[in-house]
Amino acid sequence: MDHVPTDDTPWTDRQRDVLDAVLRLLVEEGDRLTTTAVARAASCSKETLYKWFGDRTRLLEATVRWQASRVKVAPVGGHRLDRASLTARLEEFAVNWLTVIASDTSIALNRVAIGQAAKDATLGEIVLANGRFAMGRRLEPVLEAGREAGLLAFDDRETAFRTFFGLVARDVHIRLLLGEPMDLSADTIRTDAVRAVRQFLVLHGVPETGSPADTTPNGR
Amino acid sequence: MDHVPTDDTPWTDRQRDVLDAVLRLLVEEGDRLTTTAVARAASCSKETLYKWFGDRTRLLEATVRWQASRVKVAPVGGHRLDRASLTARLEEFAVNWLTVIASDTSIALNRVAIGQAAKDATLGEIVLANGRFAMGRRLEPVLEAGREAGLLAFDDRETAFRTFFGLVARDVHIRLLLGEPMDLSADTIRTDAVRAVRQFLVLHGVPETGSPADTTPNGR
DNA sequence: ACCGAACCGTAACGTACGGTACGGCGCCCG
DNA sequence: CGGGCGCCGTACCGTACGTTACGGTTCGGT
Repeated sequence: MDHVPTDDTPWTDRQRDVLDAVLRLLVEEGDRLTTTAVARAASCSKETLYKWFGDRTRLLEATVRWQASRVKVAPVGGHRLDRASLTARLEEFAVNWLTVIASDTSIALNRVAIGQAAKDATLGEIVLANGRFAMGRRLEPVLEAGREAGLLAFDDRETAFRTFFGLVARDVHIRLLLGEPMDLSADTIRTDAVRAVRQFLVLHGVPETGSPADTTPNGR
Repeated sequence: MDHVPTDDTPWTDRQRDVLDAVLRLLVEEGDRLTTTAVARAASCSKETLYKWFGDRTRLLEATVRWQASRVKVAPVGGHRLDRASLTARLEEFAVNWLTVIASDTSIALNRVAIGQAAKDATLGEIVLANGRFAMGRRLEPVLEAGREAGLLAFDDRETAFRTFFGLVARDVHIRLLLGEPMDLSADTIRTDAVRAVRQFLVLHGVPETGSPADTTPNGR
């Protein structure tokens, strides 16, 4: 009954085509998405759809997972960190994150997941695990390396990350999700990222010329 | 046909009862809400529902506006600001905001508005106008007063506000909307608010003992 | 060449829901 | 007291959609 694929060969090419079609329709029509529309867009029969994915909600789940599985960015090996490379790395993260949350795909998936969250948080969990928490897992090693290199100071890694998150995202995500058209050109994003990192370093950076003993973080 | 009420007498008591019922159902069942369920919960007939509110979407709009209309908090007159009262005021705002976005009602309304935003952003606009932007309108005078009292330094009022917003909300809103159960007890909120305000003052506060000429804001 | 499996296109079924119509009941006003 | 009006409860209608069923076609294996 369940054609749940193994981890190493998640889906066949044809099945991935279907998932891409779902993604496209999701972006275009939100959760208005009907199984009929999927079948038409993917040029496959509904019977096949149901054989492959079980039912509508599992089709959506598979789609979210499929999209998440290709956003995996470079796992960023830990070079030695100096002040400039740490700043660059943080800015890269900030740009990346803003770009992701501003993308049509991300917005569509977040909307669907949030719309369902009242009765079933499964999609929400998947989105969080591959969005917010994936970002945390990737950034926290960088913060830790920054601390060990004497460039950053913070008590709690997670709290420091959440501060960074807040400085980067601010009100952007919620405004986009609620449908406000925002200017998020590459330039705007770059500028915002630079500002966020500068602010973060004011709060958690160790001053360049200070005595090594003074590593008290600002504002906790 | 349209029974759009005037501003001074928005709805009759009976109609407000109906809107409250919608709100309750929205919290309990998300956007699964059916007109039949509303009629049953409010002990009124569907015919009356349609006569009063026109159709389902306008009923939802009226509900969002009705909820928004009672969240209006004290308009905070501008007493003279010293450092302690500014801090207290900012902390009050932060506590307030975190309490609002963590409430069942806010979460339910945001979810509905976001779920609809793909095809119709009307609800989203209303939610934004009465949430994020209402907060901005109320806080910015405080920031301005803080600047005039020589306690704060910032180039752009709006940017400073968004920084404050980010430091307060961080990832809380999106995690709640996506269905993650978070600990947001009064204590947690208080602690977070204090931290956010402390961080904001590091970025935009004017040091207590500094020379009056030094008003360069940190991190822009 | 033949068989069966997989799949496509489409039709069909059941249900849920938005919106409307109707009969009955209480209440205000003359 | 009587008539009209507003509202309740309920039945009803049309449609949209998830899900299933079925006939026809392609294709790999024997």
